[in-house]
Amino acid sequence: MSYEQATNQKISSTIQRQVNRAKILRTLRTVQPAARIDLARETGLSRATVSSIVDELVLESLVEEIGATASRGGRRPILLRVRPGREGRCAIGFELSRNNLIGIVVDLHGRIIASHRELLPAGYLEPASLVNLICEQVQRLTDPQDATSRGLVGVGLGVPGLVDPNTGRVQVAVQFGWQDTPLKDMLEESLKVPVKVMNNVKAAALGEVIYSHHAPDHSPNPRLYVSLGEGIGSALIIEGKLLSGASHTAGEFGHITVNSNGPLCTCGNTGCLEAVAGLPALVSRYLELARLEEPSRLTMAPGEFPYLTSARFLEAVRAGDSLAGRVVAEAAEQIAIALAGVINFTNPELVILGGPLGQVGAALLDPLTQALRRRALPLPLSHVRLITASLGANAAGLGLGATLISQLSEVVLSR
Amino acid sequence: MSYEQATNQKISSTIQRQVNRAKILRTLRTVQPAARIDLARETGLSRATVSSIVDELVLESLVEEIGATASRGGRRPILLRVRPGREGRCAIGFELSRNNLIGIVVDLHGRIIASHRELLPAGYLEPASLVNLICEQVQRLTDPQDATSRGLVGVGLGVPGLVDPNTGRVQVAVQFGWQDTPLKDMLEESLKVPVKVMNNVKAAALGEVIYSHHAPDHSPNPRLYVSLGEGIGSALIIEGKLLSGASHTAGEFGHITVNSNGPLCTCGNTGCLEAVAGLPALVSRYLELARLEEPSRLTMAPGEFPYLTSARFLEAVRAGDSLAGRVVAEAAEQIAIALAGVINFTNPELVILGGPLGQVGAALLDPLTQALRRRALPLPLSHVRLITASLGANAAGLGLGATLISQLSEVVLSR
DNA sequence: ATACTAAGTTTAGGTTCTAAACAAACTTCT
DNA sequence: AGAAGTTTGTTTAGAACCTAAACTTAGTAT
Repeated sequence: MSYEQATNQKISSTIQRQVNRAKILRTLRTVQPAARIDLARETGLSRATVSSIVDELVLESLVEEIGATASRGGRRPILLRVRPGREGRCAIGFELSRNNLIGIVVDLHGRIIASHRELLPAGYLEPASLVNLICEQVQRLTDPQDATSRGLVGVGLGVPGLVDPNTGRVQVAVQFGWQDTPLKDMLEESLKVPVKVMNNVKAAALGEVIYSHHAPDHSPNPRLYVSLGEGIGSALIIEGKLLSGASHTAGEFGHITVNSNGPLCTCGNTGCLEAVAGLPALVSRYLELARLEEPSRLTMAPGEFPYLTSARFLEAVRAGDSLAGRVVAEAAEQIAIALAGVINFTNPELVILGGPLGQVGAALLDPLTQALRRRALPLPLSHVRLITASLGANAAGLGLGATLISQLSEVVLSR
Repeated sequence: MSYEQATNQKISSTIQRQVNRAKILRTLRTVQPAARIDLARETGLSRATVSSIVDELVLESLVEEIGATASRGGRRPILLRVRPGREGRCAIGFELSRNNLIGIVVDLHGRIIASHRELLPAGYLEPASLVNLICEQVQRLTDPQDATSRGLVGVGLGVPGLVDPNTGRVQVAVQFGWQDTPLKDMLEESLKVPVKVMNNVKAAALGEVIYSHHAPDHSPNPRLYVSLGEGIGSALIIEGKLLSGASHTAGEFGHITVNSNGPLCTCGNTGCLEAVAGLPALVSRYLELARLEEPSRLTMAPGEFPYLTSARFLEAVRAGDSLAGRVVAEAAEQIAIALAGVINFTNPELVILGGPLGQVGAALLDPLTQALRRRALPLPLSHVRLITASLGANAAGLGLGATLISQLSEVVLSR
């Protein structure tokens, strides 16, 4: 049963009402705690309208009174806030990866109030099995015996693959062998709440951007998330919305050419960034150079070389292995070429480096920022804040959860 | 006197009304001619509401009845259309360049109903003089003796320089020596109509994109305009809106690195696209190669070389000069490197090539499309339509005019 | 106590919507 | 030709929702 049915809400309200509800909720989110009169002043609505809408919001468990505060010379104002924790409403964001299904419950303040990591059975995963798994988790996460959750706003799912975020169809997910699978529709039928399905990296980008709190959620300026790992991808967020693109592949950052005579890439082009700065390329490069280096200067025994994994390589970087550092610095130069181009072209206010390689710290950041200073135009570069991702494995779940929550305070004009 | 004052319009209407007005106008623009009942069916509004709003739109000279059409079994429907020509309302888009001020009057259908090219006096142009010039032109263009224009929707101005399109302040215009000049405010004070000031290349991009009619005006998918000339710039349009960027420099396409070891660029970086494929670079390259070539194979006499201009070079290209063609083909390869990156990254549905070099035809397009097939990812590339700009010197004026016109059927939620 | 002030609620009136009744202007059937 | 039915457009009655202003509540200041 949906929340509207469960609480006998009226389903439709006028556009006017929707806009004003959104205005009030949005304002309260940013200035809470605040009294009705504050909201009226802030939004320009009359006190009567604010009162009426706040009543509605309280009924829907979106807002609560937290008692009167000090008088300002007359009747004491009753402070309101967006209802936090399990007493309020919530959203759940899931991230599917090869072996795990991570679910994160986000309250109306955007805070994590529960989470769960489910190990996936080895072997082929049927879409229908995933739907069942998610339904189970939703049950478990929203309705524990000790508390009552007042209503699920929606459920999000991040999938490693090509997804049309509008229809929620997974067009291709190589890891699971799925093709044109209507996951959103399947989930909505089972869960009876709105469902959002999107690519997991893009969900992570949303999470990192929203929780960076570097600019208002709907800043018109682009914000870029770059994921550096085995592959190199990115996502561009403009006016708080992900750029999806004509074939839903926007953000392909790894296939920008950084050296037109460089090595052949899996995509057929030569000198793609991914071919020279993806982790496999860095590992190869490390091995190539290690043969010429004095073993004493390495943190790694030559015996390890045949089994060198990306993870082990990153460990060496963090341990201060000078050769690994050199390899990363080389990669940083290449990444800077592509990133400078994108910074010049999109003129972002924020760039977030994520993915395993994005998190190694100064070994990457120092040479990268230096190279950017040489390669990017001074004006756009001066408006960029370059930071490191901070949400780890929770990024995608948080991104989806927070997006669903913030949709409560948005109006969509149907056109 | 503003149009609202002149016609005793009421100034404010509710959000509800604005949304519905916009819906009806937008619908009529796409399905005209249409009767009230058609609009009601199309928009989902009641016939009563449609009637009431249409009455308003007729009063405002935005819509007109064009008589009854054949009966569909009962009373004959009265067809409506957006009011064309001078009987309807209009907008004017100006483009300022070094020597010219081009003004274009656009009617509600987006068609040119008048235009004027004014030669600018040599020497320094005061902002105030420009304002006067524009006011004169607006007078002349809107109120000729032979017809009455029913009201100017707004005026747009494209300026070669760095402009904040929100405030309409020209931050820098090197050609005119302006710095932080509030042109929009100055013009609005004089003209008493809404004014939009933006960069001229971006205005041209809007024009080319809107008049390409390749996708609905507000397609969510990116559309890219690239201007190839002395410099290389571009503009990205997403959901019908120009991407401006944090420092209003988004679209810098010429400073994408295409060859990290390439020649030094004016910006300080090495191997920028502009440094290898801007017209000055092509002219130099031509001269460099011409010395090694048999004169008989050239369309140009060696005596011309010292005076070779970009214009003459482009003429040679169009005349089929094989060496010039080779130089353009080389440039196309470099342009493709940058363009492939941007296509992969933004996943556009449309790429428009403009600027002098963008217009030379097959000499550029053939090698460019070939190189793109090698360098861009197949999926995003397959969604791109690559076309050539078609509006010439009118692009910026048309872009501004059409933008102002289409703002009549848009609602801006104030947030 | 009395006057003043501020916050929140109630009320009266204005817009704007929809559904339904009505009017206008046709076509079709007998 | 006249009656009946259709379709388009307008008018009307009622509902949703806004605002301004009056009113209530709950404080402070003197």
